[in-house]
Amino acid sequence: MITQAVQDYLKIIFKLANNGKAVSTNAIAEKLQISQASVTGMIKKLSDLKLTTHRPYYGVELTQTGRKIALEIIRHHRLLELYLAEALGYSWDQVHDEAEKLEHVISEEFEDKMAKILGNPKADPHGAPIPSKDGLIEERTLECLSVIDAGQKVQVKEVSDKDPEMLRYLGDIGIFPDVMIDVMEKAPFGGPLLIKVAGKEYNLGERLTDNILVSQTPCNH
Amino acid sequence: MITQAVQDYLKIIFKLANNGKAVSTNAIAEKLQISQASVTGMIKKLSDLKLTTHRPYYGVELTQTGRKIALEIIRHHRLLELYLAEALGYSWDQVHDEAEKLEHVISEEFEDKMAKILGNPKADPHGAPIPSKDGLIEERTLECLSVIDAGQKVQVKEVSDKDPEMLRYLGDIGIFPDVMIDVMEKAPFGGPLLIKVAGKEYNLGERLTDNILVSQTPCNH
DNA sequence: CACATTTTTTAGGCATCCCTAAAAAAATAA
DNA sequence: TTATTTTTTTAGGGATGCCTAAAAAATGTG
Repeated sequence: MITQAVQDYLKIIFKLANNGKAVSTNAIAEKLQISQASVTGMIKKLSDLKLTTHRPYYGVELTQTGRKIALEIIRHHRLLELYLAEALGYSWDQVHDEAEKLEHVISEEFEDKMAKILGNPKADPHGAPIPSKDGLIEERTLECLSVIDAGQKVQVKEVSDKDPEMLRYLGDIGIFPDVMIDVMEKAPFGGPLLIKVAGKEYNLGERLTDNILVSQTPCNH
Repeated sequence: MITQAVQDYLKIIFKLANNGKAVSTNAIAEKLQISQASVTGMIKKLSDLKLTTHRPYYGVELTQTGRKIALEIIRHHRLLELYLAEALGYSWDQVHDEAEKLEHVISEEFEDKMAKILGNPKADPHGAPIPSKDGLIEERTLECLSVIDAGQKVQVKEVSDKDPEMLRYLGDIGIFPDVMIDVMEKAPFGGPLLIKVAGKEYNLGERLTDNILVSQTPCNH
């Protein structure tokens, strides 16, 4: 049975794997805020279901089937985020929590209707790519704003959807996907970044700049 | 903890109670398609939570709190049904199943946004009244079409949302809330009813006419 | 009234998904 | 190499929400 817990595990594993690397049970426990033992138990179950493969002391990987399910849930989540924002007037800091609950219960029907109404969108309100119906997802190599050097001009591609407070602040200072940022100064030892957005300057700490993904070649989509 | 199961029980009890009558555990088991023993266990829990009162061998009743929660879930359900139909283009036979899942997970926020977009509607697509935000629900005394005598003219007020196939058929022959029906003939012993809708005649069996609620005084809303 | 039937209860069980505690294995450091 | 720390596993447990089987209470019938 593909329970909600199973779906959450698959989603987390997919996200942690990045380019198909093996994921430690520990990292999963950390992300889900549960004990390592619980993860071990669940991974065993997932592997019985042929959704993951597990090499002890090495890590977990998704099978073809597991990956498919993970991508479907992610598609649900990101379509929902965009739908909530566009159709129901949610602000971009509110959509994540609601989508997190809805993603597990909506039907294919619901998914299709949203996709149609939204015109088969490619990205959610935070810039994250929406997997296609048949399980393909755009592969991108983005960098954290925190690693960009002074003097560079970059384009915002994606911001984390997890922290509503952070999103409200980013919204306030005009940081959204596609916006251009000038990195003016970079304090050493992980110090704040002085940036310029739409003519105004701001100092951003590392907790923020770690959650802003940018590309140096502005227009590659 | 108000789990989904708790919500489903409260909803069923509210619906079975009708005007505040006590509900037998058996009736609940029947509706939920689970064993009587399971119901007994759950009712004990609900009563511990002060959501119901239970007099053994007599029945279950909702407390003030229990009733409030039941009505909130019903509000969710009916708003969702209307929203799915209006905003997402669902046909009226598809909305029930989807709403059944979503009703448990949407937030107050979501509820409010739907209500606003829909203009604080009073009834769902099947004619069932939507409880207000503060837990009030329109009380109506409707009759099943199956008990109406030949020669009467009645107005459809509500149809059951449970059976998609039935709804499709009703839609095909033009039976919706507010539509007027002429009862032409009534075969004895629960036989079919010959009715006229929009100029056309149809024979409807008891399984159908039991699920159509009508009023003899057309305009009382 | 006594018997049979129906309804409800109690008792015991199972699967899921989480937990803690302690043992075992691997990685790291001296 | 040996000791220490970290990671993973095994073992055992608890809550939830369902089940079946059988006992007990209420109801219906001649």
